[in-house]
Amino acid sequence: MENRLTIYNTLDRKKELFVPLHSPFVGMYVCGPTVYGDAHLGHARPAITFDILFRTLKYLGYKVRYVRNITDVGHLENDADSGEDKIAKKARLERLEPMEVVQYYMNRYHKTMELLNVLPPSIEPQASGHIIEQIEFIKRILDNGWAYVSNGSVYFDVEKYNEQYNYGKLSGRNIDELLETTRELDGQEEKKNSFDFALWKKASPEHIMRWPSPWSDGFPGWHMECSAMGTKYLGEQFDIHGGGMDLLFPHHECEIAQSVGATGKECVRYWMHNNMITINGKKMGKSLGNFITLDEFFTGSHPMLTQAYSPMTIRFFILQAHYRSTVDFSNEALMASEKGLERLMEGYARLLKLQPGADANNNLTEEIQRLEVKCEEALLDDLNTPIVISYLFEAVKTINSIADGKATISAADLQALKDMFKLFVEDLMGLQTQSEATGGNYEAYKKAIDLLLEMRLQAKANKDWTTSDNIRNQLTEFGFQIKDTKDGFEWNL
RNA sequence: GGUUCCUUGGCCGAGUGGCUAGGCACCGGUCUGCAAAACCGUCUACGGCGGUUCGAAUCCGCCAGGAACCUCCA
Repeated sequence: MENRLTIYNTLDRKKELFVPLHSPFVGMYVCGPTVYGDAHLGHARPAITFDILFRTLKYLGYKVRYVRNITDVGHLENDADSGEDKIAKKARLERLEPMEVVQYYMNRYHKTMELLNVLPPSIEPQASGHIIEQIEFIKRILDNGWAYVSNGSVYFDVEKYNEQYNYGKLSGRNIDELLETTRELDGQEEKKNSFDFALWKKASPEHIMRWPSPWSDGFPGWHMECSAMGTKYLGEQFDIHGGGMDLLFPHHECEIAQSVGATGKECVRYWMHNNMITINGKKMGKSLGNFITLDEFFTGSHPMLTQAYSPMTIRFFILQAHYRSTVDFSNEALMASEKGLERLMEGYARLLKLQPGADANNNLTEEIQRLEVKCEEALLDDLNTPIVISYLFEAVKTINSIADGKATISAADLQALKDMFKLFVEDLMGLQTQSEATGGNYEAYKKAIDLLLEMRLQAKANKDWTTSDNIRNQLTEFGFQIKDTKDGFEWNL
């Protein structure tokens, strides 16, 4: 296996050639959602970013096991180590069983991801289904002396750990700073130091989600699930761990400490972090309450939205920025993406209908090869999807000029161009054509529209403008867009 | 306050020492029964000040503005 992918590793803050631990196998873990509400635009970023990585790794021939967890326990409402479990709170408010809340939002999350054409991960473990593994993991850390029990809870001893290892190596922090800057929180008296984090938390009497353990009836700390489940499914050391930049500290830092504490080894070779989506320059997030859910985007049902945006528009919008840059939401930007995507996909549709012509004396063969190489280079250069897209637009220009009769294309070149679009647009960028997005009954429906437009063409030939405009206006009203071409018509919904 | 990062044309957004990315919008033209699309053309920017260099949007310093993290967050 030839290693050709370069990725930016947060650990040393530079791009590195990706070399798997056990080629051709690649283990990849990404922090998934906490299922206590609908997914918002921010959640689409890591899902799509690491979907591109998943697709790229498979394209390169690796055998990828992609684990993306569902957090359904252990996330606390207010303070790090006290307060009410988010799932339990929601359950109390809606008078539901906690697992009912989890199932409901998990189903909705899956539906949304499917609409965004995000491939399902290989394994999607739930934290609540891995309590035993988490308890065993905590035991190992305790046995190795990196944690202590206090009043039924177990805390990681950061100061002791830091004497031998480096707590803060991922986030670039050091514990002296942390001592000065960590806020005083409730329940801190149980801990030796304010920066110690909970591995296991004793449940207060009103806490519903609880499990027995050697230390107390309680629940695992938030950072525990990823360590335990990552280790279970990918081994003590695996290749890639991804997630949002906001998880860098403390979550991922704690994961490193936990795995070193339990196994003596660092769990992850390459840490990857996607940047945030902002709204009015501020991070879109649950806590700020400034989020717009993906469903709201799809239906346009949010006061800040001037229209609905299709799942593919959202996907394209995200892919038009590099994953390590912030990207600012605005209707203007989204509308520009919508138009751009339309241009790209119409170009693709035209390409599929193109007829080969004389092998003209143009340099199409070299041009197509060049674009293909450039697209691949950009993708393998730390997933530079905006550059991939820019080359695809160059190809669209070529397609349009052929469709316009300004150039001809040989059968071999046409096939090469079709293969290139199939590979980059569909397989790697995961942008769906209309027939895919609309599903099975598309063919019959397509024929019906075609028939109508054939009739309009007849009317036009007879200079019956009333009939032809009538058909066009009616279809437009139903949401279709009709375009006349040199020798016929094009349409889309 | 600490740490890290960012500032590109009307808007979005790549690039990171020399070779006008790309998309959207605008304007002009070709085509067209009309409209749309397509095609051709126009607009050509890198927060400010200094430094390094033959050459800087790209490297260094200072200043200004903004963000993320330091508390749950994708």
